[in-house]
Amino acid sequence: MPTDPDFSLDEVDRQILAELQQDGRMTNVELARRVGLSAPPCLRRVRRLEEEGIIRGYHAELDPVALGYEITFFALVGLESQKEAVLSAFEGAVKEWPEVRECHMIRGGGDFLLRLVARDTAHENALTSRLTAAPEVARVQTLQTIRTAKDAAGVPV
Amino acid sequence: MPTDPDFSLDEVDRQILAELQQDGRMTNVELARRVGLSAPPCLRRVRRLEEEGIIRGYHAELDPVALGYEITFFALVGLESQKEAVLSAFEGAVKEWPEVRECHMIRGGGDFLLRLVARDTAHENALTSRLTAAPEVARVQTLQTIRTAKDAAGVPV
DNA sequence: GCTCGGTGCGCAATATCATTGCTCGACCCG
DNA sequence: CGGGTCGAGCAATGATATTGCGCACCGAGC
Repeated sequence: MPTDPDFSLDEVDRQILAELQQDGRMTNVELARRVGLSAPPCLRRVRRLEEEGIIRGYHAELDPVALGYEITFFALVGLESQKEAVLSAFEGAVKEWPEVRECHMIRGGGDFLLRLVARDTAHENALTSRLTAAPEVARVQTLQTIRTAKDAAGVPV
Repeated sequence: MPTDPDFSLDEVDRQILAELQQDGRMTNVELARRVGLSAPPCLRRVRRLEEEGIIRGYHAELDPVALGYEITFFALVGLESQKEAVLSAFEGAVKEWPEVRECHMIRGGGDFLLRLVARDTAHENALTSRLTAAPEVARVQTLQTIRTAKDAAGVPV
């Protein structure tokens, strides 16, 4: 079990998680200062959180536009079958597409919600067509993102 | 201008971005080694990428379940009006809800796609009810996440 | 009331890292 | 061919991460 629904998180742990979720590159010295600990026990707590899988990793957040991805959109994809083999095949296929950033199965059936990025509208259309043309895909509804009011990673702490 | 659709990114820059997107806490020494630079110029490039807003920040990725959030779901929300004041009011309201992690306006009209987290199904139901009861909300369709095949943050580099 | 573990903190020392100033070579333009 | 710019590497310094150790606190059992 990578993660226990364990209650081994005290107030200091939660504060550490909140700080690192907001700024994952904070130095341990600064983190320790903020949570009111000295550096060594603070670092030991961070290591423990990492080892227990509560902290899964650290990531730089990049600007999609600067990297040439002007468009973020979602796609609701319905498959023709709900057989596990078909579902897995679809997941495996889109996992290989770099433009597909997230793939969530929803409602237990043959439906998926995908988040994708595209360089421009032509690229977006190509991706949508590629989805529609994929085997077993019955319908595709794209949800174009116009503007994003909130985009907080992770969870409240 | 926070971000230029600038072509000032060479191959080394892209490699730096890819590495930091994957492991945002990598030491500069290690990063330099991987991209084939010595530490100082590597650090200077990272600083430049940060200052130009191409790197927006760094975040720890936390395990929602370990923090008591068993459920992630999406909600398609339709408003009764497309007036800008109504849209903004809705955005402003859900921005204050900690369980709402993302809020995207879609299709330019009165529709939003939200990503939410909930502690359990009761909590999820309460959130859905709260959405439905919000002013100007015409309809709410929840998309429960059954399983996630891919969840890559950011963009391909 | 007292002792025995167990747990978790702070201190101090050392290895590692980040950061700065400087020099040097490659390249471009006149 | 000479001045200018850009970016890399080297070396030195300050800051940080990391480890080992001793001490205080807390609960259980006698």
